[in-house]
Amino acid sequence: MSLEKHYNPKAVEDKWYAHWLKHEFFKSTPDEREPFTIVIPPPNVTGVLHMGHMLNNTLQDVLIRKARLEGKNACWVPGTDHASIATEAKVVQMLRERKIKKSELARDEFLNYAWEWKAKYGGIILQQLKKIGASVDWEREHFTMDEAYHKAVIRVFVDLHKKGFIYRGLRMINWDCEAQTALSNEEVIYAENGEKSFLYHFKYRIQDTDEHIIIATQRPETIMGDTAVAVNPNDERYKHLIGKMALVPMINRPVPIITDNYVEKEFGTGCLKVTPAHDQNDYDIGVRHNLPVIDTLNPDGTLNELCEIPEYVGLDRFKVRKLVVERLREENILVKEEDFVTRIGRSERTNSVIEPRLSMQWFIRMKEISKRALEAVENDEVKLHPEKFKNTYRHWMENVRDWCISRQLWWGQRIPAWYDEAGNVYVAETEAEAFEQFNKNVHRGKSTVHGQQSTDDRRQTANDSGKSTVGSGLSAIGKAASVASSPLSGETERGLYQDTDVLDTWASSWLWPIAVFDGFNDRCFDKEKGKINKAANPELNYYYPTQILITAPEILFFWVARMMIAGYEYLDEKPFSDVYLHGIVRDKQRRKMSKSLGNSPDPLDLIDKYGADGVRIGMLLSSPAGNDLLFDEKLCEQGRNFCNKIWNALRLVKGWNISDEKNEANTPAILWFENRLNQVIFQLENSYADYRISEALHTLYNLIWDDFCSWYLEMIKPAPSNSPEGGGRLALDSHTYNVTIDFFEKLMQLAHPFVPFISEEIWHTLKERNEKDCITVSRYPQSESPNENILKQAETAKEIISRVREVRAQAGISPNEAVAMCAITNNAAAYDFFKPLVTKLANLSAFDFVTEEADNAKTFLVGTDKFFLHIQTEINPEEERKKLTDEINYLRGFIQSVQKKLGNERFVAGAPAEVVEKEKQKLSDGEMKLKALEESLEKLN
RNA sequence: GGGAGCUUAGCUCAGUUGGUUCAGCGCAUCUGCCUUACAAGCAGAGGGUCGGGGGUUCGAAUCCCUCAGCUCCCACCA
Repeated sequence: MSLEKHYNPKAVEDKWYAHWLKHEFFKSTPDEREPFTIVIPPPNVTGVLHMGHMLNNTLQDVLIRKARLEGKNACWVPGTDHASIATEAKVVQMLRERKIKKSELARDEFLNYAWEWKAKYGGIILQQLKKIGASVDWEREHFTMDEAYHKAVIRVFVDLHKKGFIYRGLRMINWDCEAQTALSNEEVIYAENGEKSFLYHFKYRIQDTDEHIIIATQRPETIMGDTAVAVNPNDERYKHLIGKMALVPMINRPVPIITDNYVEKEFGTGCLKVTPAHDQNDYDIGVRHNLPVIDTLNPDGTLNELCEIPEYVGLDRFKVRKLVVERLREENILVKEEDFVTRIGRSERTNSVIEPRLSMQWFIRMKEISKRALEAVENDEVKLHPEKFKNTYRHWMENVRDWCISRQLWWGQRIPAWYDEAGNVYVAETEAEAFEQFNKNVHRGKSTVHGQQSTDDRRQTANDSGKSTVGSGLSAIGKAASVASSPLSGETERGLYQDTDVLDTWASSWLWPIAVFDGFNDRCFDKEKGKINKAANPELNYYYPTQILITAPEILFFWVARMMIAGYEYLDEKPFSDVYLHGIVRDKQRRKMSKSLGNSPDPLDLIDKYGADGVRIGMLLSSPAGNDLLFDEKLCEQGRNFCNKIWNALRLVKGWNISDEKNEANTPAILWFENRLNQVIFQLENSYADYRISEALHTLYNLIWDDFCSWYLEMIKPAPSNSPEGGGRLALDSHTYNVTIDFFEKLMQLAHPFVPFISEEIWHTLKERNEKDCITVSRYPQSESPNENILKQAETAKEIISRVREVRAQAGISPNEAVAMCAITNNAAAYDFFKPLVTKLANLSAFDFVTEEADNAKTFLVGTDKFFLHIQTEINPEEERKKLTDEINYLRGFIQSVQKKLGNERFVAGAPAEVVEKEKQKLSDGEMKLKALEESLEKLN
């Protein structure tokens, strides 16, 4: 057999992936075996494989392959997320290229284009997963907008509404005036150091007096929406004005001067103009003080008639700002204008300044429903790795806010709520059911808003008050909201109008671990109880709860916490037992990888260059759980080199002739490696148990490179002189050969989770095998407890060899030149076993035990035994003496400190017996060593 | 502003209940080698007193306090 000098990944990777698929090794169906299940964090359907995916999926593949090797029923469920925002943006972009405007399309038409886009470009990422070796069960692919999945999401909305967890309420949202849509917080970007702006100080006259109060604002155009002026209750400067009315400039609206702790005395003038319609904090103050809300802005960012100044109506807010400033300057109302750095938000897409805007949105009330999810992490029912995230998690869950689940988009699950002309709401899974509710309602002659019983209390008060407060302001807001979420724009033939909003993407992906096993189907979902009967669904029953979730900490709250909430709500059971949170992939300068920076390599390019296995190793070499991964292409190179090392070990072993001659010389090597292997298998298990994947890889890396290649193979390598015949190839006895093949197989099995491709290739090269006999479905090696004595002796042998090499290197003696060595020890028998190996690897011409110090030799100590190397170099007595003296001095200090410790009664009394014993041992070893060194020194003198 | 965490060789990081076989791995550096598995390699070496200071303890990188620097999450000043 002739093998290439370098491992060539391209020649094997696609071959084996296809082979694995052909034999359905990744396919899972419930059986009597123990399940090991992972659901993939579904990438956006728009996604293209990036380094974060590479890391995330490699980790999952490692664990799933490990479980498969252990004989568990490994099931890794793939799929994609419909990703409302991202996908809708892609579709809009596609339409733009075709010169079609979204605003000109009907909802259905737009959705047709969206599905067209999805069919054409969606899910590329899943195909890419094959390249990295991901062993997912392709028959289980899911999409969060599949028909069944869609049903599940709607069903959950209706159920939670019924249970009172879902309500409609007002919310300040980020409004993009240019795109005329609401944006999530993630889509709003803030300039790192803020933006330059001005802080204007304006005089507001106090009604019926000559006094005035000065407020500071950076948004003069909102003055017409003012409904109060607020000061801090402890601000002595303004105490006398509290309760009086101030007049809003230009329109002379009287507004109360109120106190609120939110106002900071030190900022600006200490007086705040309150505009509840256009600022979150102002809105909160408005709620606390029952203030009216006057929304003076149109959705496109121009002013409306509520601003009360006709010449401003229809003008852009920034134009109005200028006009207001000019006018108030002329009127001497502007008293100061100072530079100011503001943290203003801009739309990620249009770059237009975001306007806070009130609108009606759907919410999930979180406090109650999230309780068990909090407890689960607290009591380790669900373990987070690394544990530090427990704190973050607790903090978030204890201060959890209600979840706004409506989005002003078209792509996604449309909210199953219908409105009648009177504005009543009917929440139901289908329009027919909603219509039924509507009919009942009409017969009862009720005009209350159906479903409004779950509106939250604060807002309920505002709503019912009927006074000219925030409550009545709602009518104005209502108009605004109808633009933001326009519930009345989708009439149906029955006279009901479905809500036009869709659900937040997370409101579908939080059901992922349940929905991928069809957990909400009619057979197992009990509508009355709002619970899932697991027993009625064999798949769910078998696979749920899953074992581990692997994801990034960024979505701990968005997704992980919510999956737990859903799990407990519907199954009274956690969705997974462990959560492995890996870091973010960054570049060497710790910058996040991003397209715009251009610092993100394409994983497929890397695979092309270094092989999938090489890149997998590169990703995992430096990625302990929870830490960010500072990616460096060199790591992939290291991974590739490792694969090459394995490959060449194969070449070496397969290059030997096999002789039938018996050879006992290799027995010690075999025995040692057997035990070493057992030891490492044990260590690996510990690393896996704690999900220290990176540590496991390092352990394995060292086992293969150092122990197997550098030591074991060198130990058994036939010496050139022993091979007179065989066409130049060296001969190995068949027993050693077979054992070595066996070792190699085991090593490949240990390595398989990390390097699936090369391990499979080698598995089939080591032996002739049936095509179904693949390493992928083989059984992981079992470990027996290692013989510590043998391991210890081997370590001593290795140390001697290293010391000989060191002395050689220092003296400039070639490794090819055999040298003689003798040693003084009181336990020569302990060397019997490994003596031949030392002789071979240290290239000794002789290795004898003596009782007298040798003359003219290089000396070194291993333990308390003394070794003499006879080399043909001048021994410099001066140098030797210095070396010995240094060592002696160090040792004396060491002995002294140990003696001091042992002389300390409190230590002897206080420390555990074994620690004291250890110290005593150290002392006696040290003393013996000292004695040996002193003898050598004496001899030299 | 609230919360969490980090600071160990040039770089990235280990160091699990405090005990000089814990001061380590890998990369990088230096030295010598193209030794018929591998130069994508082999053999060997140097390098830190564990951010600063204080304390607890017989004993601290490991516990406590404090100062300094950095990171992340949440909320955000008109």
